[in-house]
Amino acid sequence: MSTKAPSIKDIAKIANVSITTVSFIINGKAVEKNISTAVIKRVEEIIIAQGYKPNQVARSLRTGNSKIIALMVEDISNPFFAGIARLIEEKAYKKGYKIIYSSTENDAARTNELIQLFKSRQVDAYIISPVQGTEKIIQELSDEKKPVVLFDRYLPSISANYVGVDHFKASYDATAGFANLNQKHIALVTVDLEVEQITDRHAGYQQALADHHLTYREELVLKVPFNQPREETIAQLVELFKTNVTIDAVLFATNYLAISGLSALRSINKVVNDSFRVIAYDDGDVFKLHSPQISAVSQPLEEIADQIISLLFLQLSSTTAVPPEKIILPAKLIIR
Amino acid sequence: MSTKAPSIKDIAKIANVSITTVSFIINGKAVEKNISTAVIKRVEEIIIAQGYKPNQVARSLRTGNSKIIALMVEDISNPFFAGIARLIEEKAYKKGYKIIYSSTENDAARTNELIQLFKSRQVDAYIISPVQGTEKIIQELSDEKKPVVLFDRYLPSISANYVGVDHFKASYDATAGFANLNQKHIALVTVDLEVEQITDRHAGYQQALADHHLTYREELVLKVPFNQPREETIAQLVELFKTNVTIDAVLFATNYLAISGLSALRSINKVVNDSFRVIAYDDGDVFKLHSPQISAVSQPLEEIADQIISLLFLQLSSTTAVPPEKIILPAKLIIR
DNA sequence: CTGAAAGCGCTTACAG
DNA sequence: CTGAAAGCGCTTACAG
Repeated sequence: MSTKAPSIKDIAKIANVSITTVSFIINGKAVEKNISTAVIKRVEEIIIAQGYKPNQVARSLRTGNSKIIALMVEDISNPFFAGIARLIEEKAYKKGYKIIYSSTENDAARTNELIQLFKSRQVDAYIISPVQGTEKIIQELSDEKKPVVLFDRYLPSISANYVGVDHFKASYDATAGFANLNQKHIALVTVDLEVEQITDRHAGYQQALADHHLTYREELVLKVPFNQPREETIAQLVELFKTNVTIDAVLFATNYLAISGLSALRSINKVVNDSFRVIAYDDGDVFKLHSPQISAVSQPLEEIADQIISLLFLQLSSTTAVPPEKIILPAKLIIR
Repeated sequence: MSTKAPSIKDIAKIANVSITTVSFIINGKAVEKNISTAVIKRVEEIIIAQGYKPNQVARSLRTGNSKIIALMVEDISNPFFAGIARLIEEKAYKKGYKIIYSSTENDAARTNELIQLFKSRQVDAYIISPVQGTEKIIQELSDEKKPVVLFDRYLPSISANYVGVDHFKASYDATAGFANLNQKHIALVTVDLEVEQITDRHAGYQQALADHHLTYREELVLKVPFNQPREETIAQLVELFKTNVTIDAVLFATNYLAISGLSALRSINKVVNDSFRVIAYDDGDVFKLHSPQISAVSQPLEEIADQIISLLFLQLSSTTAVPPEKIILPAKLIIR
């Protein structure tokens, strides 16, 4: 069938012009280069007739850029990240950029490898929810003047753009909400990662307790190991609720912990109601459709995506270095 | 900081050998080409010391391949696709391939554009959940001997590999299950797409009704427009349940329709129980945690991903044309 | 055992 | 107004 795609050389030969001329026309520099309208028209017709598409690989090799943006997140199948990815793809697409997604799986070695790979493919810019242990390579990107926007996770040692959510406040507000409803024994279920994004949620909880004259009790804070199988997490949660029967409210610091939590509660026939309240982090259908509906801390996906894209294009379009910004957006507490 | 990445030329110069020699060493052809161990060792050390990484763009331009596989799905934030994507990425990665994901948004023009773009970037292979109206370009890929595996959606006019699920049987079994439990007025909520994957679900429902001596009634089948805002879908569903109070079972033909359905039922205080049963397509946390738990048709993600990858690498590794296969996997009916 | 050279398909500074 | 030529960083057939 179709033997081989036509190259710029083929087009030039058919049109009886040089490849320079064809190149100028392809790149919209025809007018600027004073190419006659007749030639432009003829070449354009031939391009269409031959179905010529410039080889982007050759173009990348020559120009050093690729019109590709890498998006690296912990797990693309997490609804929070999938939602962000979708929004970013749409916005980038409109500006002529494509997105390559990747899951880091919270693994620094893997992330390093992936970034190496992207560099070797001339990726133009990076959007990263970073893992600890990747500070060095990310700093390198930044030093090489590659536009980088970090989001979700903050790495204090890196000077790069960051877009995130005020987790301290979100967690504070959720906990304070419990306290104002007169809950006395508020538990926190979180993950055992020492990253600001998570430790802030812990700090917010702790501060809200203090401000409402409730004592912070170690036994009411469960730190679940990251990447632990769900069954084990559920078992730990059952244990938590069984040994601390006074608990009358729980803040789950992540989406999947809340889901495990609801499973655990169901398995011990514990009902969510006025004397046992629950707030989940990151809203979703599962919380809206639960009986009763579960309150949630909702991160503003659209705003996060908007900020990321505008910071990225600010860098991409500017010739001089742009000082990095740290943008913190408020989460929304949805009480149901 | 780091000024410029070293090229093969730099390595050759430092090592005092030709770039040919360096290239052979990089590509593991050193032994085959009888390069002395001393030279190999020296060059390898220099490569590490300089942090040399071959430029993949140059390599692609020269070799015509890219070690990249495109994965095109309707919407990457749909848990079914996100799950498949995650599994495929993992498997491909182990074989040295990277995945580029894209959401087609069920838009043929967009899909065409994306495929053009991937072609111009020398993408090696394609995994596509295809949209109607893309038959021509997909057939072209296939004709150009690019490995292609279609999944989820079947396009009868294309001769390409396909991996899917037996939706007729899944839908038949679900409906028959209702009938065996003595439900008499079984509704079907589906989407108005005329694609085999969806029409099969309708046909399975219809056949099961016939086999159980239940009359097929138009008014119990709701075909929701694709891409309709969720609120409207919910309104339509409320209407369906209100005007047909005899309905005692509903099969939802997609994940998101089931979620809208549960919202609708909640809004009219209709409870799921023995006299109003529900089965959802594609399982998820939302169904497991619903009260009561919702039964579901579960597509075998892992098997689907496995089959896709093995069909793809079969083509990628074979020099001769491989006749296309159509693999149909059984879904699992999870009764709760 | 190793190297010089062509060429993949582009872009662009330079020349006329 | 248009073209010849260099060069981006590789791989590989060919030569010795």
